[in-house]
Amino acid sequence: MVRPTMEDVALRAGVSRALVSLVMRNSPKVSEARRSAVLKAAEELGYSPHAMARSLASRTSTVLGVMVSDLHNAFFAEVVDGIDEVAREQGFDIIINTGGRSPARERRALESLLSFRPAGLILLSPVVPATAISKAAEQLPIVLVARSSRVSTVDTVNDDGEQGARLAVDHLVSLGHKRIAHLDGGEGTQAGPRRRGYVTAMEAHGLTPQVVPSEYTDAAGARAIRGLIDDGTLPTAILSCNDFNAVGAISALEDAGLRVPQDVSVVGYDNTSLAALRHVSLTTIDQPRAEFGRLAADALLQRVREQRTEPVRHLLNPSLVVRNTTAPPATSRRSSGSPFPSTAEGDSAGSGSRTADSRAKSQERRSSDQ
Amino acid sequence: MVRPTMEDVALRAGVSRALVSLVMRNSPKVSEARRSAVLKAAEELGYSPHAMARSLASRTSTVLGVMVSDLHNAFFAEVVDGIDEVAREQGFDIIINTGGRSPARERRALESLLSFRPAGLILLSPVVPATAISKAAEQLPIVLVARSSRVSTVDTVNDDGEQGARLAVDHLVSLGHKRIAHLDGGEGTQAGPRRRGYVTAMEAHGLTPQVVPSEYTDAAGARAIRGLIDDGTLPTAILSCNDFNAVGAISALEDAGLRVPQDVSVVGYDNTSLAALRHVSLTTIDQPRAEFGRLAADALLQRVREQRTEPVRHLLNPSLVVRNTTAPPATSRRSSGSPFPSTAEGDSAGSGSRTADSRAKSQERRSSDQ
DNA sequence: TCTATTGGTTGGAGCGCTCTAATGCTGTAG
DNA sequence: CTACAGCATTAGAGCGCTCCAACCAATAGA
Repeated sequence: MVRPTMEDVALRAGVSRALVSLVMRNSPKVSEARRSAVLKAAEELGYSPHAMARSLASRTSTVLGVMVSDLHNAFFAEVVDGIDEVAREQGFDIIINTGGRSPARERRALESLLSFRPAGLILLSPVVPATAISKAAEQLPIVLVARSSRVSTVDTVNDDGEQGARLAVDHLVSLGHKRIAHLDGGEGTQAGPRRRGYVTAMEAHGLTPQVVPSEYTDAAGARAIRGLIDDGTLPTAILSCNDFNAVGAISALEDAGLRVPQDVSVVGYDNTSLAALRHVSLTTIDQPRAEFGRLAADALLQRVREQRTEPVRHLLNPSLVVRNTTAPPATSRRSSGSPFPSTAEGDSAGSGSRTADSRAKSQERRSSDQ
Repeated sequence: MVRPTMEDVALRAGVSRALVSLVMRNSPKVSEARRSAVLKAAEELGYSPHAMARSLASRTSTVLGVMVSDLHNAFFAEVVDGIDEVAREQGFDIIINTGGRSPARERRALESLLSFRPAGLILLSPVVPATAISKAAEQLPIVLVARSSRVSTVDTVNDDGEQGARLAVDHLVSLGHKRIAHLDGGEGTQAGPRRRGYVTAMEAHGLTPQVVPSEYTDAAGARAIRGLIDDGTLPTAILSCNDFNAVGAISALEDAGLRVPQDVSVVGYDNTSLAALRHVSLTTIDQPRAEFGRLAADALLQRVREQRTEPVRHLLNPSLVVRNTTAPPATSRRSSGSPFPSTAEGDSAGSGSRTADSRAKSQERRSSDQ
């Protein structure tokens, strides 16, 4: 249970501790003979450098801290993949901590990450107050992903939520929809731009926006739909604030005997793996997640190594992925809803024909039902 | 960009560095006057202790390392929740790293975690070779979750995969199924027990096991089903190695024009959030995930604090969650498949009637189709 | 009054490493 | 033969902290 130290290696190789240190950081100013002797000794002892002692002594760190606001959301896993890729290329390690979407727990996670004095921090969709972030930014470089900031010491990587919402609205309008509601993400990060984009796009088309309060969850989506049905204000198309919300909305619609997409079209946001499942086959807005991670890591490393000080604001273009939850609206004559579901396919792998198929079935059943 | 040190706090509070140290570790042997003076100074300077220096000096660590083999899988998120809960209670922090299911990357993640000299390590379903694990176990306590080990220095927390598979088979048999295939998890961790449990249970019922090679993925499940259809060996029920595999299997079945559960019943394994979605509503085997995490953290902390040396082997009982992908098999007369899908509901929240509904529809459509 | 005792406080060594400046050693030029 | 590079190597200080032993009142016991 006790790891060998540099001293042990030095002793065994018959050199000084400093020389071992040079070899470990593969300095060029070491003779081949000594280098191999040291390497051999290290190997025999199973020595590997103590990262903390190293970083303490060098007053630098080769660690990037990553705070994932919600481990349950696969969205972040792909961002982490992108971060990891770049970090590894550049010889940095990452350590992750999670806040479980609770500000208190997230704050703790932040403290914990900070206590390791990493070279920098990447926060994925943090929910802590902005002040906590700018306070941390006084101590080390910070990059925010999926959350914006005006602080000049922090960089941000976001998708253009306004544009994403606009893509969705344009798609629905081109299918012939006029009444399109937005299930709003409320306080959720990025909910603002999406809502703005939706409103702007609706108005650009000369349509009346209908913003329905909701949240980034399955249950909230279902609840919002039930509310609309009860109010008698259900439109022909729904733009959800994210995929989870959309799936909840679809469930509630179908529970109410409505067909998706024949009676109501639904568009999600995020293109999570959930949306791609054939079973769900959700039309949605895709964000380049791994690219988020890569850009975030790049931005951070630029601050760390090149001492950049001007803030970077990446705003990536989202794209529309058409699957099987959107179709032209039913005409006013009830029995003859549009017979052809959308079959355009926006992503290469994944969603097959199953859902379209089952929708066709559900349509038939309904017409025989009433 | 420079954090204050203990020295700074001591200076400002007019005490020695050692006293500040005592206050930071809230030692009882400090007078109230001094304590509050130090706390005030620390507050004013925005001081927080340097975890690495602390652990270097004390030769102990209050950090638990967690290696998550796959961040994309929400299964692990819940285990981490459990770990975090216990760790936090006991004053430990956790740092996470991920291996992305690649042995090479996982090895690197392990090295990285090790370089922080944490008090112990919890590995969630690791894919590195056993030798790598036992080597690491010489340096610090290790707990394995969802992977077994014979090494006496490592503890393990698993579900009883044999029992889980047996529950699934019993359920299917009780519905009247006789031909039940198992889509096998191959090399995947825990695939062995599940396969054994399946085979044993089948034989106990006097039935012939049919083990089909597959993997823990969506795509693999679909592929396996297509193979069975091509061979003409498709049974009336499928027990998948996990939920992802099951969802892939369902897609492939429905692509082939078969109805779930009327033509074929499908049971998953893991009860992921995916399974609970109304859209999917998968009958599956639930594992107490948060409990896995809690037990793992407990076991680790026992080794760390109480110097326990005898290995602990937790084997938790899984449970069956019946949703809407299982039903009695169709009788031989093709047109009159069992008309009633299972409606038993194993979990309180979540899956509603939508899926059962759409299955009913799909059945109708099929009878009118051919 | 003197010695123990106790509770509070402090100096200093040291954790495993890096980094600077200094050292020893060769080889070449003056 | 001395001088001086130029290179490989090393001693030693120090990173921010903990921990031990020593210290210093202030009180208690004799």
